[in-house]
Amino acid sequence: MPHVAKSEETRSLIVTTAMRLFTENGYDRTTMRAIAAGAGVSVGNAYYYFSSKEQLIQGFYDEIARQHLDAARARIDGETAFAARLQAVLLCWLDIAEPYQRFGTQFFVNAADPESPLSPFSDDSSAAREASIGLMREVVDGSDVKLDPELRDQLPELLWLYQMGVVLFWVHDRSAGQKRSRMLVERSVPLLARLAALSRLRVFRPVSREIVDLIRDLAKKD
Amino acid sequence: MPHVAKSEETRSLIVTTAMRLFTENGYDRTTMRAIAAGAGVSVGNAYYYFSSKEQLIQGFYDEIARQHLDAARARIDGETAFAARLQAVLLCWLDIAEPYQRFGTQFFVNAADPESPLSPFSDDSSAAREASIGLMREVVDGSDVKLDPELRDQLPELLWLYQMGVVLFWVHDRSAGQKRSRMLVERSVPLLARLAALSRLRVFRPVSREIVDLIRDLAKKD
DNA sequence: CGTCCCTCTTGAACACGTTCAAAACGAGGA
DNA sequence: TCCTCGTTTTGAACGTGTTCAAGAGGGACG
Repeated sequence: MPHVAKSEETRSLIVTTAMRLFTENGYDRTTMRAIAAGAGVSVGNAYYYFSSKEQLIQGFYDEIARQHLDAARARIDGETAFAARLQAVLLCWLDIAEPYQRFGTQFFVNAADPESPLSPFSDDSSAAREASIGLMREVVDGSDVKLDPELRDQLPELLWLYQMGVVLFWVHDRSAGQKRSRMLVERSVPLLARLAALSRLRVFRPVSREIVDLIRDLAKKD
Repeated sequence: MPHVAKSEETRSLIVTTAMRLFTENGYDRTTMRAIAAGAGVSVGNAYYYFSSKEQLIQGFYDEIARQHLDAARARIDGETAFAARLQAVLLCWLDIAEPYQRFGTQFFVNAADPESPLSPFSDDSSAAREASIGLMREVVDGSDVKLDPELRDQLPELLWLYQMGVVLFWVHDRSAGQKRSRMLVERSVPLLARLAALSRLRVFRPVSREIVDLIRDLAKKD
């Protein structure tokens, strides 16, 4: 098993250089030639490790997700209120992602392509997606919220979708410090929590049931 | 005022050729050189009329929107049930957009870029956006639905956002004839209608109010 | 040492979107 | 007819992401 260490070193040197240049100059203005030159390798070598420029940010995406998972777990530890837990998780994401919004935008645009392996719905992203949904499950299960059991099963996936919506808003958010995204979270989370509570009311039951069924059917063969 | 007719002719020849090639081979696999050759002009000439390849689809986008407006108005004429009107408008969009889903995907990916003039939130798209929101206003006003007056004001904009969500789903929908998108519409529209009806209940009032306020605040300076 | 083989590396070459200086065109006047 | 000037058209050239045939490096085995 030769050169494994060396190989890993080259790979990480390339991705590190790429991330530095992306944050410095933006995604579009950073060329593959500049990345290769900065890392002291040839263009072809970069392509030996990463199948495309887009692919270079996959590792970065994973890094953000990993950081978020850790930080979010620490933040919700001990907290039992559902709304507080959910809000902490989302604000935590905004904190961590803030430095990268400039080129993150370009990244998330690429991710919007259904054919791209970077799409949050793609097979290649399933590991990261499962981890995020798992975090939402922790948010629900670690809280004292009372829910229709059917809804409880689907809720983590729904919350993940909600998070994707927040990210979509964030991508378009040009306010200082992403104030608007924070406002969206701070005010929509309590709303969601109240809706979840209301869902246990008699009048609301059939609607709640249908939502759960619809989501389940849409998720089939996906 | 010389050559105006000739100029317009060249312009439309280019866009027509582009649309034909896009639908035949997809957006990515259609080169600017092929478009120019197909239209019998030089590459530079295409760029004289359209500032970029992306820009070529703006006209196409407008065309779909115009078709949808006309067809949707015809379909909701005489119908007074809110859910039926809304559903008709959305299914109508799916019908009209169906032939273009293959390259439409690429288009909507470009549109997801907040910097792009093709973004549905951009200034360049404001005319089309206003028209779409106006259609949703017709959906509401022409129906016999009873609503909190505050909600009634915001509802068209909310419904437009909902439509954008449906489009986002449609872009990722790989089922035959976009069956899944149709299912989403057919089952989520009645849900929305029931929620709107429920919103008049006492318990629901404060939640409904807060949603309206949140949307209004988020829309500020946008 | 020589030979094979697999991993890693190279950089020229390709295809594409885009730009631009120059040319062609055509109407209106001298 | 010839000149002028704005509009339209050209195609070579540039910078980009990506590919690929060729080579370098180094361990395993005879």
